[in-house]
Amino acid sequence: MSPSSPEFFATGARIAVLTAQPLDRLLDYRAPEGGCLIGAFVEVPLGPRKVIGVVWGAGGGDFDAAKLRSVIRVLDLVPMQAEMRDFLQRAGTYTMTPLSMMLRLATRVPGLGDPPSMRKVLQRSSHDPDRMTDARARVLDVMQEYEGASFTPKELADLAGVTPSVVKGLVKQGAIHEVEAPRDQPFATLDPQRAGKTLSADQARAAEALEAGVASGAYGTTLLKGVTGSGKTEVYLEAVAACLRKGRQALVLLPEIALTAEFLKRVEARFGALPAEWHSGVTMTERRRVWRIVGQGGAQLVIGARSALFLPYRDLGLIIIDEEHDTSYKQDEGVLYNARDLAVWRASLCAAQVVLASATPSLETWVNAQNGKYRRLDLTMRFGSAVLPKMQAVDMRAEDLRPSTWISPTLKQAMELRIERGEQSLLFLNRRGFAPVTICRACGAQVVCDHCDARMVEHRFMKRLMCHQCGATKPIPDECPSCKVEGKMAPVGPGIERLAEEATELFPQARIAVLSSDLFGSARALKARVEDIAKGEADIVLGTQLVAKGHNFPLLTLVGVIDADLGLQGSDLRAAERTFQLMRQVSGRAGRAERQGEALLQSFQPEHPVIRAILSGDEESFWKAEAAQREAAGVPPYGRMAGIILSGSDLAQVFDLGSALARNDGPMRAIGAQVFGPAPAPIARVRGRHRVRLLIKAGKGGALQHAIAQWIAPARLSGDLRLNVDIDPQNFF
DNA sequence: AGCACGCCGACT
DNA sequence: GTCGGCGTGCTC
Repeated sequence: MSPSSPEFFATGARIAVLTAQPLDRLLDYRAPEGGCLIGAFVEVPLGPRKVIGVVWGAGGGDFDAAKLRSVIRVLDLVPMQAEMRDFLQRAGTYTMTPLSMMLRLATRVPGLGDPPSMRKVLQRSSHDPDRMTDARARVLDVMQEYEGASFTPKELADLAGVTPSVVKGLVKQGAIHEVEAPRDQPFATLDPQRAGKTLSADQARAAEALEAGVASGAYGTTLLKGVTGSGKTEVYLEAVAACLRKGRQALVLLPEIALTAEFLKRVEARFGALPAEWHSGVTMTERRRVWRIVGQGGAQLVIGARSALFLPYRDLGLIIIDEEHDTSYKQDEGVLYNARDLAVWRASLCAAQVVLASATPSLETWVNAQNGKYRRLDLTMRFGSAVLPKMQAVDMRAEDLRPSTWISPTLKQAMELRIERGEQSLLFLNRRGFAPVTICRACGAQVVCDHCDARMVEHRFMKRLMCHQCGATKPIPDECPSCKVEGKMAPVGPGIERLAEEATELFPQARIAVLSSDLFGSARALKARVEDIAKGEADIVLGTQLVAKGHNFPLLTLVGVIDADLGLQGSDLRAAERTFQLMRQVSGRAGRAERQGEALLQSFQPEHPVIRAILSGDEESFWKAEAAQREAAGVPPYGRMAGIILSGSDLAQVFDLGSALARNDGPMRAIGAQVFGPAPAPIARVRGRHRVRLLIKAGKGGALQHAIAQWIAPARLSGDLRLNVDIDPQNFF
């Protein structure tokens, strides 16, 4: 970069600096002695402190020039590229997150301000030692053999099979000298020329299409659809190989850290070396190394969790999102972003390709593929055909069910059979805790909210029905609002814990395991439990959506979906999708276990088109039915949604703020959006703070973010009240 | 985020 | 009298 370039600011020039402080605006400084580049990481004075920031551009000018302070120093880091600044800006605007918070996401690494850490390494000099011994010769041989490599004394001694004192002696003699070298070593070179696994015709065709995309050097997104066992990984590793051959960097995002170890092995087998790894389990020193080396373009491939999207790639050419439908790509604390969606943006800014891999894509992705926004590649089953479970609806209107029980005689019978055979049953219910629904046993009608179509949930302590979408309540009706029959209204659709009580009653001898996210303190505890269950240490497994996350239970041959109707009325717009995904995952397992599984879907409306589509086993018809449903309801991807999460230690205060916002919803009405709430948020209490949510439903187009910004601007956040905007929320229950 | 300033309660 | 509680506000 020449000093006369518009991206260079000469000494004393007025520049705008973005810091990671929650300031919500840029601060002006004077460029340091020697000037600085746009994007440079700098240390600046802020009040009594020194903080790190990024040179964002020329200074704004409305701040008193006499009060300007100077940049303290330019950090020894590769400047942030224009593409990355652009990405942070857009992602921040979209998610309504202050830019400073976005910068924090992009600089979450220890020792940013430290000078590059050095270590002593040994190099061969032209001198020979005065006296040559066997040990000394071995050391020098090793150095010759690995010419160009640098060693620490211990590494060299170990390699030569001598004690460190021999090395020390050579240093003293001047045959080897010590030099300072950066501690952060580049990653081993991955070899994209190595032959991959032999691909089936189907895989080869898909791999070729992906490789062509990467070779084009342009942006593009592809849905790579294939069931477990169809070899998606081999296919997209070919795209990675093509990207590496082009000399660009590649990123593979995985939904869970637990999956990385296995994946690293596959990468090593394919490319002959290990890639860089980035997730919460990586040590501080390694994070530092990865961040710096990635920034220098010295890591060809990164395997990571969603936050790996914010690493400072020099030249990112390919992003793979494995299991793209997985809900863990949506961050649900702090900056609320969806890594899958942001990946597509980032790729479009740096002319990279995106591969969304899944056996059961999200409806959003399916629609995007359908309307041609994404390309779609389908992989068929490689070994035999997928064995779908025998799927059947259990018509709950015809079942003889005692009041307050949810396991139908049909399902119970199927479970008894599994216990006799020593096999496992899984009961799936996507509701935590106690959360019944009120329904008419005569006609199957459900009590829905007068304002928003969502089913009303019985709250025992209030003895009223409450809408989880808008917070409205009403008494439990005695007569059915639909068929007017009296005394038939009953609560059904229990929470997972209540279901456990019932299962214990029905099968007192059975070993029952409950897998619900709020029953496990850590991911590790959960994983251990899952492994125990896989080994057969349970007869009946009860789970929320947690169990749909691809755990493999070989002994599992029966899945009972307790309430397949969940979500068909709008309480959770993705519930049908999740039920469908669960069915597909069970089918994959049944195929692997060489036993056909059985799935029973308990439903009060088995004739519903979405239920029928699930039962038909025909994916395309399911998606069409579900898409039609969403379009009719005007919800994503045919409409837009946003949540306003209010939190604070005083529940009444939090609710008051929510009510005030709801009353003054003029800016939202102006764009034709509806505001529901306030109602308890999906996670109603976090670390002693109460959380309340307003839901916004808007049409496509229209400046949603702008309207929200205008709407919430007057809100006075006194005390410990906080307001967070959640664009495209994922959780609705 | 920090760190100041500032205005009211229980201590040397 | 003052030490210190954390509410409010500023940082180029």
